[in-house]
Amino acid sequence: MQQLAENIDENGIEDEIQDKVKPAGRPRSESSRRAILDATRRLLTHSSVQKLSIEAIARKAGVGKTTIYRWWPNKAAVVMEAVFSQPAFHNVLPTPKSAAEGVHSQIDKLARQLSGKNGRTIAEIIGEAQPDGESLRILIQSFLQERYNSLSSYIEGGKQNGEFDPEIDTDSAIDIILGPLFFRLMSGQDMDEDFIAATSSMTLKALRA
Amino acid sequence: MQQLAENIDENGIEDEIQDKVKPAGRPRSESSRRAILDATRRLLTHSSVQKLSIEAIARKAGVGKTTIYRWWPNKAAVVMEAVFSQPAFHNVLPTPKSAAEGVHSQIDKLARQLSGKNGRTIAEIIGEAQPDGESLRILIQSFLQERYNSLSSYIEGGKQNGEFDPEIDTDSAIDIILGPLFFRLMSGQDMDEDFIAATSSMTLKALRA
Amino acid sequence: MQQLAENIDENGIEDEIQDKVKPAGRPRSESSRRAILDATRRLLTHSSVQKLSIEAIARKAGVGKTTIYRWWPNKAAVVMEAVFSQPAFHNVLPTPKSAAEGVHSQIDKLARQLSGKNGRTIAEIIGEAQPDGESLRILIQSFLQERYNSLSSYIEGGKQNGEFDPEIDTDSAIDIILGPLFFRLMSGQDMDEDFIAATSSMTLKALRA
Amino acid sequence: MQQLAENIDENGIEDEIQDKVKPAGRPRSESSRRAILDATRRLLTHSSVQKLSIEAIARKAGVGKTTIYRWWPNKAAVVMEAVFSQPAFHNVLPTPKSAAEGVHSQIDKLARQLSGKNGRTIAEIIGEAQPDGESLRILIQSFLQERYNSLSSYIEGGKQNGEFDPEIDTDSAIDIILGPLFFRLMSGQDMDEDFIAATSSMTLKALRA
DNA sequence: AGGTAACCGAGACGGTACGTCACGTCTTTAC
DNA sequence: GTAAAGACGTGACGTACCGTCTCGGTTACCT
Repeated sequence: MQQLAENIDENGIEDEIQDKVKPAGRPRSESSRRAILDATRRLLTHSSVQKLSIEAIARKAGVGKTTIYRWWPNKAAVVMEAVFSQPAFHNVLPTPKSAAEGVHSQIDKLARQLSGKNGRTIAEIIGEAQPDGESLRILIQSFLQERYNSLSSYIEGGKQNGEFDPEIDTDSAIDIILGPLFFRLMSGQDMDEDFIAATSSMTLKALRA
Repeated sequence: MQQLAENIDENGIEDEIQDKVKPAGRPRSESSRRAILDATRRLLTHSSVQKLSIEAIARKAGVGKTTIYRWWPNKAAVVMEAVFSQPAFHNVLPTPKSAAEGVHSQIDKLARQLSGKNGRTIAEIIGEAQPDGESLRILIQSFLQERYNSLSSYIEGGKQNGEFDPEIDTDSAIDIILGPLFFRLMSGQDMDEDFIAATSSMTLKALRA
Repeated sequence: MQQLAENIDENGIEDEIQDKVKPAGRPRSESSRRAILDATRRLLTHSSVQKLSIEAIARKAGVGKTTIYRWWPNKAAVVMEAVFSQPAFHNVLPTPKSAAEGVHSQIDKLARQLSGKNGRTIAEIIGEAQPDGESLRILIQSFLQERYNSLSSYIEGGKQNGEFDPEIDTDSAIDIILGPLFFRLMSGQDMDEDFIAATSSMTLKALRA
Repeated sequence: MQQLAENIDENGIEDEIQDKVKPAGRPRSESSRRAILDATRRLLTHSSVQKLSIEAIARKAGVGKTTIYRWWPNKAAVVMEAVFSQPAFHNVLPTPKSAAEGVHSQIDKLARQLSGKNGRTIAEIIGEAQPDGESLRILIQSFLQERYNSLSSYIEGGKQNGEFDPEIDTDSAIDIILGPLFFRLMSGQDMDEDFIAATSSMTLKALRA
């Protein structure tokens, strides 16, 4: 995930802090990096994460296997960067008029990100990460952190301005909000408009004061 | 899953309906079947479903690989039967005094079944099934069918006797009930008492009239 | 080298001693074995032992790499069996009229075996075995044992019947006989008729009484 | 081998003839050169030529791989220079009192050079060169040229002064002399005192008039 | 009682992918 | 221009399992 972060930040703070010493040696090939991620995305449209092999990525990208292993520890890491570095996963939402609207728009946005082929891929990544607690937590956290933060602030706001029941526990509220979406995702059901609407409204009713 | 069904039913209707033509030839070895499931359970305590191999099961069970492939289509099927044929997964609960109590006891029971090593294994099975929509749906349905049915009747009952809001959609209610549990499971977090209590109470508050 | 021995003996003693218990399981595929050795021989005509890869043999033979590794420990063993199981390496010579003729015919036969592509391949095998003392000795011995034995008996005979100097040490005599041939081989020079004649006559002169 | 020659000559004629145009840019680093050869020698004491890798040499010598490739065409060339530039391989011998003594001292010296770890390394170099006729001939010739020359003059002398049979072919005689030594070397047997004595005396007996 | 058909264990088979290693080349910065 | 550093595409390594196959041998039913 550092790659992802690096990528996003690439015109950020670094420009100012110029103490970065460029190391000797041939620099990492940006074109290979892109070729790998592109190939991964391309292959994932016709294949599952499970069947996707590092060898196939290397072959398709015209790249040595070593180059992949040099920069990513395993298949999951490559796939994650390939998927999450897409623009649709930048999680910027307009400032909402109310806490309820904020929560709703988060549910809506997330549901859309989890639908379609991308959603299936994410489900597979989460699935493959199950055996390894450590990487599972990293994956969940890195994918959900932003959502957690903004949901958390909406809920806190709602509790203060009287929209939501001040008694509810924020963390549990988030579980109630996200749970149904992921349950739907991991149980292989479509994430259609009706479902989004129903869940959103039920959940909000549960939070309401 | 047929195997599972067969297993559970094994002293059931078949005794009466004797039109079953017993085929010629050596019958299936019950001892091999048990050895395979035992070996699978044994191996799963020290290994993930992913790393578990048919070869290892065969080796440990002292059985030919062919014997496994003859009776189960793949690793997932063996693991599922090994896990779900355990007594803890028979889902019999006492008749509840109220709808709320019924829902609560279902949440409680399921949460306990999903905790510990068994829970991790189930998470891994669900994880591995992600790429294959068909088997995913079979898995989810066969595991959850009973829960769906009883939850469904409790909710309907609750809506009629005034415990629950008659406006709520039963299916969505079930999503709200099960979602947080599976979310917790698949995100690698502990399914502890506190969590069960918090979720249970929040969910019930959401259903209440 | 057992393979080689087994191969040669295959219509030997076994017919009589029938206590051989056929092991369970699918028997070794004779056709694969042949395909592997054929492919190896075929590839060696266009390539050096060094450049020959197990993968190429497997590919050419239409065989899994595992099948090769199951029966031979390494490339050298495959190549050795491929080369030495050829009819030209069966070392049967007519009974000589004199010790000198016996020695001469051995030199002649060996020189012919070491000439041409086969000779180069043997030189490469010996070359590759240099780092590993153990396998080097096995190789040398298994290739030269027969020559040693017959040369040894010729020399002993010659010493007794007055053809050769009775003072000479048999082992040293063999070194003097074989040394020049292998020196020529390993130094990359042709093993032509003139060389054979010259060496043969010089060596015999050295042995003569 | 040019490097070897260069090395030996390095305080030779060049000092006087100053028409050499010193090229622009940074001159070749003598310390790198020495570090490479030292590292090679060091590594060879614990490893075979085959297992020795350019990467390992570069690592151990604290040198870029490119620097090695710039000055030597391949591993064999580096190893050869590393081995042959050692003092033990300067082939200066006192003027002998007789042809026989000259031949004997050459056999003795060579046998000593080919014994021990150095001998094994040379055997491995010769072994590795087998597939490539060209480099094989260069190697053999450059290593043996001096021996050839001096042996050749001793034999010619012996033939003239009556020590040796004037009928013998000089080249064949050299094969008879060197063959057994290299045969012993390449067949992995020790080059002990007894062997040297036996071979030397037998060979001389063969040459004697 | 014998025949026969399906089962069983063992284990070899052609494959695919793994993750690693070294190759020889290329592309940087530093001297 | 040479050097150290180190990334690059390539290709082989030896291993692990896959799912299939082919053996000899077993077991229980059906003549």
